[in-house]
Amino acid sequence: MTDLVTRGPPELRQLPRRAAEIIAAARVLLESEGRDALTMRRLGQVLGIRAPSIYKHLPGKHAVEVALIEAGLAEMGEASHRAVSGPRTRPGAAAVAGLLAAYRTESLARPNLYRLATAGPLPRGELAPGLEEWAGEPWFLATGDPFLAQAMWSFAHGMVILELDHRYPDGSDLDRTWQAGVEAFAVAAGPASGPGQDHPVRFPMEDA
Amino acid sequence: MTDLVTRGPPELRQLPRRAAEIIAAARVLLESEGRDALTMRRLGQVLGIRAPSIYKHLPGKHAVEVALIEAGLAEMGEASHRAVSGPRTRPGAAAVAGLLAAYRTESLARPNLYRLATAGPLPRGELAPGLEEWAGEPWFLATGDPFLAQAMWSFAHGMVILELDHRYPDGSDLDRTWQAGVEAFAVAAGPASGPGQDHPVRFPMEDA
DNA sequence: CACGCCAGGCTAACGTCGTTAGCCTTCGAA
DNA sequence: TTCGAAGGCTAACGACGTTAGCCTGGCGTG
Repeated sequence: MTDLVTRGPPELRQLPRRAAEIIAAARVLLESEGRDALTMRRLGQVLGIRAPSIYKHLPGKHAVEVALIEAGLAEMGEASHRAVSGPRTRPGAAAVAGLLAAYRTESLARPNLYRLATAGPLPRGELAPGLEEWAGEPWFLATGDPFLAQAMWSFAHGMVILELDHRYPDGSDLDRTWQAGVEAFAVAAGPASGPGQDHPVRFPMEDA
Repeated sequence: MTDLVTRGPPELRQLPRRAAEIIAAARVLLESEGRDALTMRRLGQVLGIRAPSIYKHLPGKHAVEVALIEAGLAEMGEASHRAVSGPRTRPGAAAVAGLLAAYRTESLARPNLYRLATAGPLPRGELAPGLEEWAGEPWFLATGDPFLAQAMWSFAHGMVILELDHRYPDGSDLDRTWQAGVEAFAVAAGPASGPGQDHPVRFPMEDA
């Protein structure tokens, strides 16, 4: 299990120079103006070319989205791995709290990319092999149980996506809602066994 | 609190006959062929008329979607209320388990309507007043705590939407994943029948 | 009965989208 | 010097939501 932690992320196939530039522009466009702004014509405009010219470098809009989804998964995976890769992190309440805090912070830092990467159908066959599994590993590392891991990830994704879509009533104290979820899953993941302590765990959401 | 249970759903404004027929056709189309099939031309075709004729009855596609979202929220709300409206249901593990089971069943029974109603931005101002809050009440009734209620709803929505989008690895045993979540929240909501304790009673989704 | 109104259909068309076909220019290698 | 490929371009297609404007049938009123 520990070897999972040290295994790096699967390498994303790298694109030709111009294609990579297009993806980079697409990301800026997506994050700054939202999903609806990500059109081929608008993307071309940002790059100083016309929409059909993009097809000289990429097979279509779908390919742009796949590349962005890969970037999103990779970055969320990196942050999650970082959160559970302390020197001797073990499954338990502390790991759960740390992972959930990191997941929330990272996803809210790139809301449109997160939504693109995690909402709607996943083009599994077109993703870098192993990427999806790698991005999911930290949840198992934090809980030590595959079902609790999936349940906790579902909670985290639900919280993030509902927040991004402004689904909570105005004025909701989402810090406290996260806290409630953290406590529920921390208890389920067993008592504190974070680095160096085996004592009542406080659940600090806001230190990440 | 009990009066909340017995209070019925807010009445949905009812549409003129032909408009209601259009919405009904839209629902069938959405559920049977998916979201992408819900176009004005396709909808007209199902009804035996041309797309522009729909505008004689409804102001646009947005209005169709709003009506469908209302229907989805109302049905999910009804099922959720039913799940927590036992003769003397009280917050606690049993209520939590029952509500989560009902939520899963009902949402998976109308996957496309559920997705339309709960993913993406909510046209709050255009919904029947009180509908959203009413649909959220059961979560508070099951937990007795507004934050735990929101957290648990987030978990349930995350599970459903990830399942609908085929986001779990093939072969995942989602029954067991649900079970893991149910246990975590059941514990958090207190033992099998959380007694009528001294909670400050606040509403679930609408607190300030 | 004759008239006019209007509900509820229709076609044509606009501007958007992703995408394809085909042309032209530039530039490096043979 | 020539040639081919890389990488731009315009024109255009079919789908989308939507608008403008026309037409027809039935009903209420004079």
